[in-house]
Amino acid sequence: MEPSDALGGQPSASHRLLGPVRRGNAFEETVEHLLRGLRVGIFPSGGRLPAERDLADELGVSRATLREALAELQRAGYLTIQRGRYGGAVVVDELPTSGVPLGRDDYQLVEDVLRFRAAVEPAAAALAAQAAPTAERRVSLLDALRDVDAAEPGQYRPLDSRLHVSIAELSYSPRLAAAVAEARAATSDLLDRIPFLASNIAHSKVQHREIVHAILGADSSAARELMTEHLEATASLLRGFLANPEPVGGHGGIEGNFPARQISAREPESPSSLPS
Amino acid sequence: MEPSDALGGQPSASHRLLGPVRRGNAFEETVEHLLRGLRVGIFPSGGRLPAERDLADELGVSRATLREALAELQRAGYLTIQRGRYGGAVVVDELPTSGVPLGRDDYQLVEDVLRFRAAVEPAAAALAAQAAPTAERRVSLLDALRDVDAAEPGQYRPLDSRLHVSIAELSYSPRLAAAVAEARAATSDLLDRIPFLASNIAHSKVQHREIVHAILGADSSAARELMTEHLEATASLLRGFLANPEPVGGHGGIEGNFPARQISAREPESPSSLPS
DNA sequence: GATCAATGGCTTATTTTCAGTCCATTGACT
DNA sequence: AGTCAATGGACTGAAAATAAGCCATTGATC
Repeated sequence: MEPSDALGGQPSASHRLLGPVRRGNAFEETVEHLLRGLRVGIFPSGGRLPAERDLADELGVSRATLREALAELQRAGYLTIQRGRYGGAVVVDELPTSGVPLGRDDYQLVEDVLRFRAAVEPAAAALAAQAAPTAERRVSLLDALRDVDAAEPGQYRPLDSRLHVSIAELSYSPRLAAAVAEARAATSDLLDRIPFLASNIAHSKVQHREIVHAILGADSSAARELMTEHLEATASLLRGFLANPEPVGGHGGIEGNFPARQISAREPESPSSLPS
Repeated sequence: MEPSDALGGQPSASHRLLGPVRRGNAFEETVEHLLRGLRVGIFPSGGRLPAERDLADELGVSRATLREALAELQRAGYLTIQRGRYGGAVVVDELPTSGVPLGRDDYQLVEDVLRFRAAVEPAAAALAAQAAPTAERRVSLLDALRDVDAAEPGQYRPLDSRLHVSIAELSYSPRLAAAVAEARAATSDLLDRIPFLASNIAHSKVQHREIVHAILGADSSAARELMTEHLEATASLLRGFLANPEPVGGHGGIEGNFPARQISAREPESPSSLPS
């Protein structure tokens, strides 16, 4: 074997898929994890997060690490934290948005997310229609539908995500549900980065009702098609934005660009390392 | 389907999706990551892994941690490691299999994997057919097809996975490609855990050719359908196995059950903490 | 045979993460 | 007003993980 380029030829192409084992340190990963939970609506606005000890447990991370992450999110304006019994971390009403505006350079990212989403969400909807949901899940689905239907524009996105994720949970495939959650979080990120929010919410609400109806009616192919159609609005919104003239300017951002953990003595003069 | 308690029903429904931030320590995660690479055929049998310093870099893990993982895999019989220039970690010809036989308890796991796979692979194939592949990727696709076509039965599975992953890479959605890789690895795991390998390899090879043909011919819907059909053989093999009488007995296993890292002084009397 | 560059093997200092413990605060309830 | 249980806040020592360096080995090449 030619030892120069063992492993089949490509210089490094072989490992692209292997990706990194860890995307960062525990602190960074925890922040992103929670941020995703907030964007996907797992923690609804105004709601309280579980107690630190419990949450740390669920996340598989030490309480110290979780606390640093929570502090970061508080500084960034996502949470307010209060002590005492009945205290805890409460999600603010209006989530801050990550400021980095979407640029043409993000073309591949947008395509990636949209394709992934288009693959995963309709499939989940179809499976959801095939499964007979437990009463509990049926309720949670209808709850999510009702909430998103009644949502104020400022809180629409997380509730929308929650509905989609609830649907995915009905697929009885945890992996698929996780994939949908990932897709929703990524989409939400993208939407946060475009300046307008012109998507037709009223139309979306109608589509939501149709989708849920198809699922409860066990009409699998209708569920799939309605979901596909439903996704297209957002897709063309994002694609259209990228095709447009100028996405210049903007201040620092959050996602994927978290400040390296400050070591030992935290700098007191930087009140927030996240953008306001 | 009576989903009385299927795949769900835990109390803390809200956070189920948030899952753990980390599945284990860096050592364990690295081992699983590499193991997945081996099963998916990213590192072909007989091939050499990148140098430790490079691999550690790609995996985003320190060299010390990587070395522990490599040592574990060597002990378990997956790799042989040699020193000196032109040395390195070489993948053994016949990969050991994880011994835990599949039982009825794994019903939900099997369903999860099969559903996830059925969602993700046909979509990737359809996208692959839509994209205009670079010459490089076209070659890599045909390479993978040729290799799996010529494969010995003992090495069929990793090469099969490599083909599927190559197809997914053509989707130009890294997320989707990663999802396919995950699906393949999970499927491979399952197949390793059933006693026979009765799937009709000859038929699979024909299907592979058809799928690749459809992709290169830019016939998106054909690619999707052929892929769906292709997956069904494995699906019914696995489902059929679960429906069968008795999957008792067996020795210790690998996956998800890695030995906790031995602290400081390693016990010298346990030559391998992985099953032979 | 000598050289040498690439590789695995090993050690050390530092940082990060963790588990456990105790303290401080709060507000519902009595 | 006092009690108290649940919660956040803070500290400590141990373990894990990292970064950075140096050593040992090997085989191709000169």
